[in-house]
Amino acid sequence: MAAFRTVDPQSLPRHFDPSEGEGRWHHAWQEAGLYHWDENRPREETFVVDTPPPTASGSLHIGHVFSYSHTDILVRYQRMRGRNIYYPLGWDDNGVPTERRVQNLFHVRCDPTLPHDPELALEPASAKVRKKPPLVISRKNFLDLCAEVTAEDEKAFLELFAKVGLSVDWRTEYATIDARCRTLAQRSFLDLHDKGHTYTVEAPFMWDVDFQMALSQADVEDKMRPGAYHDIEFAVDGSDRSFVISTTRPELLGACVGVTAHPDDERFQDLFGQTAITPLFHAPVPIFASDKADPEKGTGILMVCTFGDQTDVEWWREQGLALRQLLGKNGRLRQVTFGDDEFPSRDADRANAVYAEIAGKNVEQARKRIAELLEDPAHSATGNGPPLQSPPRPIEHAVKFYEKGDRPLEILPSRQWFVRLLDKKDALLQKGSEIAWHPPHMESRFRDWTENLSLDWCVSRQRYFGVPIPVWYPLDAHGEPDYDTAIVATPDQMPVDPMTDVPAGYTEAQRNQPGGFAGEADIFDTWFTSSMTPQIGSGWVLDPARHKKLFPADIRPQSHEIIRTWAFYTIAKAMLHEDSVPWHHVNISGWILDPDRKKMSKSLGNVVTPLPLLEEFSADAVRYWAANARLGVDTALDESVFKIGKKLITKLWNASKFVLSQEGQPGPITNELDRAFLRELRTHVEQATKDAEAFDLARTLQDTERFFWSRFTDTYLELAKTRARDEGDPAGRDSAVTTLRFALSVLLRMFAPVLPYVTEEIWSWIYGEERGEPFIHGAAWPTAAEFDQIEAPADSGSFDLAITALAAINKAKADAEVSMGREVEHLELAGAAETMVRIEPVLSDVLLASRCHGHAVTSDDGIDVGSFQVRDARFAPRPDKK
RNA sequence: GGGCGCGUAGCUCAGUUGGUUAGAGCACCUGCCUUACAAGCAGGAAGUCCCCCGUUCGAGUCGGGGCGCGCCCA
Repeated sequence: MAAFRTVDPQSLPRHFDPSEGEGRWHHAWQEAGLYHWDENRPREETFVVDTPPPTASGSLHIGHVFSYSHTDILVRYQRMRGRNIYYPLGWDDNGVPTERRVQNLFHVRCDPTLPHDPELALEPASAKVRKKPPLVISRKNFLDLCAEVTAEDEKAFLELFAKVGLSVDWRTEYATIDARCRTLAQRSFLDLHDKGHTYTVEAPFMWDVDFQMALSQADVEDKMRPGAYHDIEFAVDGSDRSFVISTTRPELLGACVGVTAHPDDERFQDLFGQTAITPLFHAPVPIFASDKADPEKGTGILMVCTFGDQTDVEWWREQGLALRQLLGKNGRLRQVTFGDDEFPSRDADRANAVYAEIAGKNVEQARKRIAELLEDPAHSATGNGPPLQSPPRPIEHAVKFYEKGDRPLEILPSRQWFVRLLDKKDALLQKGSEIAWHPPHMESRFRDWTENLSLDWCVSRQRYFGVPIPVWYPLDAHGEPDYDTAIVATPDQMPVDPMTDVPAGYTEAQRNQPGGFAGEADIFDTWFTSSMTPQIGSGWVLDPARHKKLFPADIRPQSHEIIRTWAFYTIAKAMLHEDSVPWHHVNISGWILDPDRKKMSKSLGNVVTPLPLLEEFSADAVRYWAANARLGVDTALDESVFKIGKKLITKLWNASKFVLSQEGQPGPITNELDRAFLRELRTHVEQATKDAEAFDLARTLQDTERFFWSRFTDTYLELAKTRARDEGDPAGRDSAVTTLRFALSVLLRMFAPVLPYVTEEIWSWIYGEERGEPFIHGAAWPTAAEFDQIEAPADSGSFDLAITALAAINKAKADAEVSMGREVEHLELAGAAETMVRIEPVLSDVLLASRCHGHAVTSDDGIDVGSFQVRDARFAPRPDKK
């Protein structure tokens, strides 16, 4: 048999050079099409990933690299298991973040009523331009700028992902704003509409006054903000009786449409059914009982406004109260007149005089002024003195904000499109339970969110950059739209923009004309499109054959804070469209916290960007760091882990250099030590594979690393290295070299998903050709079957025993403060009689490894079974330095 | 206020159905240039497993209560 081909260690670089190797291998893998999904292979062999499309605006932070690495490690493992991988990558460029960047970068605002200017060419705004008011441009011009900005960001993101070594099939690249995704989102709407899951209604809804758009429950978060209770006296109509309400929203006094207290509250029994008169505006409003009023809160009796909060909306509906909308969509108080049917008043002149002071003001300004006016006894409804009973009492309370907004949300009536979900909670929960969540407790986040959902999904947004809602409305003879007979675009029209495209049966000339039609100006919520990422990959209605092969996906990787949005909506869509789960598994990555365990955020200024880390420590080392974190566990950023990764890479490099430079021939593995070692390796392969199959790649890595370091380089390799060079024992040498090379090939493959570059580099020296597997990432993950030809050791504990004996001799050397390489002239190895019998088959390797030239063995049953004592060690003199 | 998670060596973290003396790496201390590797090797020191109560022959692990931290939601 031919001798092993070997490497010349002198000709190899001292270390792996990632700055050169990463780019080289990236290109080699691309050229070989290693990441390509093969559409001809059957579904059972396929592993489909539903990759998160990152928001392509701004910059990535280290948390992205962390979670995308987790996915890639899993994917590379599955690829080595022989699966046909579908691993796409897209960009979520819809929505507010992009619009904001464009507005800031070019200092522009969008006005959809303006005509398109094809000549418009803008540069990023200079400081001088920024001092002027923003340039107002058409919708199409605005969208062009959005596309321009996202394209640049996507390029930078893509380069970073390539550097990290993500093994995505780059042919699949998509953007949620591209024509295909727009079509799919609009087809989704059509399907939901046909199935009766959508509706449009004008209703009070959460509204951001800066963005001037409606929001869904998932977009909203509570923030603690200072506020103040204002105690204000109301009169009771036709009575001397009065009462004091407590409110944090005095500026809405003019929008008061009722007063309520708890039905069991003794203090107010006489008031229910009476009419109250508000101060300042002298408006008559009904007093009613409601068990939603909390007797403990404030004074126990409160005013109902249209609309101060969500409970006001409920009272308004249940009691059939009047609608007095004071606040405009821009967040300022509208011009209204008291004394008419909409805003009744017992003293219209005074009311209008007061209102004139606050009309046009924003909420904060109005609140301040109203508080001042309430101190004037002239405005009292009772004649008892100032309506404000005492100076406002400051409190800290939760206020609802749009997650990207700076001012509190208001509740305003507006027309919106909804997807009906509240009637499907049980079915959604059922779907959630059919999915395997990793770690399992993350399912409870989905469950909690779904159970507590209180609003249908508002899918319309008053924005520009996004997928248009594909509907038109017929206009009646007065030019008023009929929302109940919305015209939905047909599939052949999609992607459609109802603001420029025309519905069937109409002409452009009829746009916005009585008897004609009007296009829907709103776009979809970003999640409406990104909740379809599995269908975007599969093609869904656009490619049913492909869809069948790629849907449902196998795995959805994502982080935990968007379980309530991305995971939730994706599950909802798959259920509504096809009564299916969107994927079989969800992998939840934890978060990267800063070293003080604080969440990274721009406002705290503690965001860490990945590029410097990748350059300092290499992609492999960064991936090693990511791979060490278990799923779902938040991890503090600790650079020492990168260093450990770097050490591991160097160790792999050096050990491989040694192993692959040993000369010998493929031979039968005859030696007891070799067999015992390989038996351990086999056990490790089985366990590590079991963990990987359970998505616990972190454990696979940790155990493989431990095995590599403490069972291979520090021990087996040391024990076998002298024999591997022993020309006087060809059989023993071939057994050792064959074992070393086989073991290294197994370990390299087990590290390959985590450390793709250095393992590929090493693989290419010898193994690629020798094994006929040119790339390690196309090679087979090791299995127990590969060990079947290797005979079992006579004693499964003999490897362990050899290590123990070597350690005992090493300790003697350490105690004597001599080097591990010091020759030993003679020593006595003592152990229990049973131990000494068992050590015999591997003793020669132990003595060779410890450079022991003379020895005696002693049975001493006073020593614990399995351990050794080294006695009378005599070391050779230290050789002269050359 | 509710849900979920976390609390183990100075630091970052393992610790599987309860089972000898609780582990790793980093940092620290002592040696050692040894024919793959000083980005290394050998040896060493270091813990009230957050606290209390309980179940058990036995608790880091299970149950109850409390404290602290994080995220999500009211």
